[in-house]
Formats: sequence, structure tokens, C-alpha cells
Amino acid sequence: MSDQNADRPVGSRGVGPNIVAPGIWEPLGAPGRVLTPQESSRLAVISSLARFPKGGLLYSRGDRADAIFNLVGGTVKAFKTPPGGAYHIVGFFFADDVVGLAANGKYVNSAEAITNVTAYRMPTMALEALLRSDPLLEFNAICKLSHELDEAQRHALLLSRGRVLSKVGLFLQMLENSQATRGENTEEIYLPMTRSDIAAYIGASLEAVSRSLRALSAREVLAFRDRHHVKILDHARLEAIATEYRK
Amino acid sequence: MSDQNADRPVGSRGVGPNIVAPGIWEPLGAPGRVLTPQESSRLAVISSLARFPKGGLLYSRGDRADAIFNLVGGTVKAFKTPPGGAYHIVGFFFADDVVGLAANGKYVNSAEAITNVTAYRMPTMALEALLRSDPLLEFNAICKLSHELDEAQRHALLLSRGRVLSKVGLFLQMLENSQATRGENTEEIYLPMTRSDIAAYIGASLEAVSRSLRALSAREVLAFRDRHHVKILDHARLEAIATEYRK
DNA sequence: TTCAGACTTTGACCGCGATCAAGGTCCTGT
DNA sequence: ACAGGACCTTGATCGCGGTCAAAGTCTGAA
Repeated sequence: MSDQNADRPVGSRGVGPNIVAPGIWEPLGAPGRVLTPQESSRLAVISSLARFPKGGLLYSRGDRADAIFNLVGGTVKAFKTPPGGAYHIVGFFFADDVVGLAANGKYVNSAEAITNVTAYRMPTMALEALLRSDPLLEFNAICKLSHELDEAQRHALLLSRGRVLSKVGLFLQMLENSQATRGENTEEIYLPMTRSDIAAYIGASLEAVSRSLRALSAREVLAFRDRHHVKILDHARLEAIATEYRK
Repeated sequence: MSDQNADRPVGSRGVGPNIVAPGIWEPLGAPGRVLTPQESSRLAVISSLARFPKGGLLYSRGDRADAIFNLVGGTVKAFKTPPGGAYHIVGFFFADDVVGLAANGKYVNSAEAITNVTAYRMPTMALEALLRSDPLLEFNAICKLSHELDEAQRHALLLSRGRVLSKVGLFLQMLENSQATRGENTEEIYLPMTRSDIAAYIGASLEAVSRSLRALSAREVLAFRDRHHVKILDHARLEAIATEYRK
């Protein structure tokens, strides 16, 4: 599966002394920088389990940011609705991802459950206090944020792509990657979001997304089991499609 | 390029996601959260002044990230060159911005001086050590990073816009904003970057950028003094253009 | 000052994908 | 099981903007 995007350091498995991957408390991907059980439990102590039904809002943009959420199960989309009526999805989040980042004490975007969701909710006050008292924990948070930032830039790259077909290809690779780093089976890719959501994420119309998906299916690069489950038949071809950027 | 005034406004904003890390000198996201002179001096102690000529590279993607840079004067662009030959600019940075984001110990993008640049260079090793020993400093870094993330999402929003005209309008507003928060005069907007750079940032062709700029000029929304200096004549109209997103 | 190279502007062409529209499929609640 | 709504597919049309091309302008070095 190749790195979908050469901007990602090749051989990430590596030794870098830095940065972690998803989830503050259970950094998958980053051998070395792991929280001690003690630290994890300190986090657990200020957390409470919360459930959201499909379609439920975790928080809205502009609200006082009084908690952040560590997803346990389900899928969440974070979005913005700029003036003018546009609707833009800034990210999809899965188990072990953390959502609810804020600036100036307010959430900078809104988050909605795409499927039923369970998550640990931790009050920012308690979290802040905890962070201040634990430099290592704080450092992990910084690593996590850097990673997010890198991710955001990758998203921007996706948006700047030319053809919709490329974007869709890249998107699928991202999902596959995401599943892989979460340790899930990548035989089949799970698409909990609607075509419309995908469109709002990659910057295209839902019709164009639909057409692209079907085109890939017709060319036998993909095979759909149903609307929300795809198998990648030809990784090489998908890679080629995703990286050709001509408009 | 200028003079740096000794006392700076709270809050410096770059256009685009500011890469990295510890934005230290002035934590923007948190009004009131300012470093003590003592802390500033501790940072100063590990810094050294560096100069880069126009066109010079501060660092390249993939290099071992052994320092981050706090800009004093001049303009820097951070970019990625994904496979396929595309070229995408991730952000523009000005005085007081910090560049040099890394993941896994390597820079995730490259940075080039658009004008002559002077910057404080801080070795990451020393910085890390400092952060670990100073929770407040670390906390400030987190605030800064959150803000950067927000900024990155705003960039993504810009890229997802429909019309090129809107993107250009939005870009100009961002620049104006950036100048304003930096405490500079906003009578006139300074565009140190080339049309081609703007295009690579907003996701369009340089010709389209050129045309949009001229169109705005023709409609008397803008007035160019020369290629790199514009005045916004009609803010309301620019706003309207920037927020209309139909494609 | 002059010249070369880099940057910008302008023009013409045309294809991709947004939009509008309509029909089909899935899924949820009753 | 059924109905209604949400979601998806497919078709047709059309304009924005990417691409190619060429001329104009600015800048820096000699």
C-alpha cells in the first residue's frame, strides 16, 4: 500500500524521536512514546463515557469548548458552514481519534456523529490542569497536534488536486491507511459516510463523486459489496490514478 | 525588509497554516497568556540569528529537523512537491511566525525565502529540553498549535471554494488580516509572492490568478500601485465576492 | 545602460465537472 | 410488510478555468 503521498516520510516505522500517531493515550504508530499505565489512568479518572446517536452533534462551532472527546467507537465528521451556505467537511474521525480542539476557548468547527458513537468526554478544565502538572503528557499532546497539522496539510493537498477522479482515489487511499494504522483489516474499506459527505470533504459535487466511484468500479479498480464497503482490486492502478494530478 | 518594532501586538498571524511547533514569543490564541521576560530570555539564549537570501532554502522536506525558525523579517513560503510534478504551497509566513514543523524527526515540507529573510534559529534539542522543563511554555506551544490547526482548516476551506475569483478575494482578505494582526498599515496590501505562488497556494492556474486580479482591478475593487502593492478600494464588494461560493 | 531571464498579461480553445432534472434503491419507523 | 424519505445513480447542458501560445513588462547583473 505504498504511501499515498510522497510527502509522508518514507519508512515511517523508523526511529524518529518524535511525534506520535492517533490518540493521546494509546499512540499506535509510535514505538517508544507511550503513556505509562499510571498516566493513562490519570486521564481516565477525569473522563466519562458519552454516547451519541447517528446524526447527533458532539458540539457546535462557537460553543464554549468545555470538553474534548476521545472516540471509542463509531465515526464522526467535523465540519464548517461558512457564510454563503457552503458546507465543508474538515475531517473524519474514528476510534482513538480525538476531537474537540478549540482556539480562544471556543470550538473552531462542529462535530456530528455519522454512525452511533461512544466516546470518552473529558472536561477541558481538568485536562488543562492535568497537562500542566505533567510535562510528558503535555509533550505527547504537542506531538499529536503536530500530526494533526500534517494531516490537515495533506487534506489541503487533496483539495488542490485537479481531477475529481484523483481526489476520490486519494481519499480511498487515506481511508485504507487510516484503517491500517488502526490495526483493522484492510481487505475491505469501510465508507460510513455518504457520497455527499465525501464530496464535501474532497471539494466536489456529490454527482461527480458518484460517477468517479462507478468509473473505478467499471474499470475494475474497485469492487463494491454494497454502498459502504469497497474492496480495492488494483492497488497499482489506484495509486496511479491518485497521483496523476493534471487538470 | 524592515524594521521590526520592538513592541509587538499580541498575536501574529501568518497566512495559512503555520507550521509548527512552539510558537513561543507570543501565544496568540490566548489573550493574556504572555510569556514572562524571563521565559523569553530563556528562549533567546538557545537561539541564533540566521539570514537567508531571496530564494534561499530554510530547510527541505525529509531533512532531519534539527531546528525551527522564528522569523524576524522577510517572507517565507512553505511548500510540498507531491509526486507527479504538482507544486503546492502550504503557507506564507511573515515576521513573528514560526516555521519548521516536523513529524518523526523530519521536516514535513520545505521552506523557501521569498524575500531576504532574517530569523532566529532554535535547535530542536535545546527547545525540547526547555519545553519539558517549563510546563507553561509548553502550554503556550499547545495554544499556538491549535491555532495553526484552525488556520490550516481555513486554508482547506479556501481551496474548496468554487470560483477562482472568490479564492483570490479570500486570499487578499487573509493577507490584509495578517498585516493587521501584525500591527502593520493596511492601507495597502503587500504581495511579496509571485502570481504563480498565489496560484499554487489557492489551487488555480497562474493565468486565472492574473485574470482575477485584473478583473477586480477593472471593477475598481482593487487598485494596484505596482505588481506587489494593492489597495482595497471597495471592502464590501470584495467581501461579497470572497463569500460567494457557487461554482 | 543594456540585455537576458523571469514574471505577467492577454487571447483562443475546449474539456471537466457543476448544475438541473428525473428515476432508482435502500433503509427506517410504524 | 409497507410507505416515505433519504440516499444514490444517470443523463443532458453549459460555462469556468486549465492549457497552450505569444507578446509585454519588470528586474538584476554586468
